[in-house]
Amino acid sequence: MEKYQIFFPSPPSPSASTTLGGGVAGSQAYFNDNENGKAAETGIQLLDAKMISQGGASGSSEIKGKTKEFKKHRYAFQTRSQVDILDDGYRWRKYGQKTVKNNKFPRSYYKCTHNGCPVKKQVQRNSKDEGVVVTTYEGMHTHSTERSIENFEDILRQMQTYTPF
DNA sequence: CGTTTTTGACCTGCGC
DNA sequence: GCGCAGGTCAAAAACG
Repeated sequence: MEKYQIFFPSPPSPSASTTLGGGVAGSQAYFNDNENGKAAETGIQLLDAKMISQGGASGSSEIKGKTKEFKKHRYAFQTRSQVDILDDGYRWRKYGQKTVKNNKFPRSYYKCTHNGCPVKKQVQRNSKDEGVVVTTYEGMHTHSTERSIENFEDILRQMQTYTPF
């Protein structure tokens, strides 16, 4: 089973610009890739918590006029891999795919299939480097990992330490 | 047969 | 207000 390397960035700075493909430095970790056993390098970028006003997406009018503001922690994984589906131990259901303007590759939207788990994730492939896959996680899992991916949980724990919630 | 993927439509925020 | 860009829904197909 091969492993792919993950480069950790420094703790999120408030002025962290989303420079994809930029120099990421910091600690490192190793992940196991279960699929084809492809070796890949992964850089992690922590996006600072964003204030997102909650609004009803569809016609379901539950919350009207209420400007609920949540601090959503988002962090992006930058993986150098040929496969864009990285098994991180969770089960994801794809619920959308959209092509973004500057990228020739479409962006996929996934959601954790666990009951009541609001974690979303979007996978985007960098058009500049075809081998680079940007996986942006949003939210935090309220349940433990099904699989025994200890490394990943360890890293998640570290990131949760960074983002106050 | 149950679950996931696919895919176009729909909704929303933002800039002009 | 309108149009664009991005995010989500939902129905049907595909998959095991």
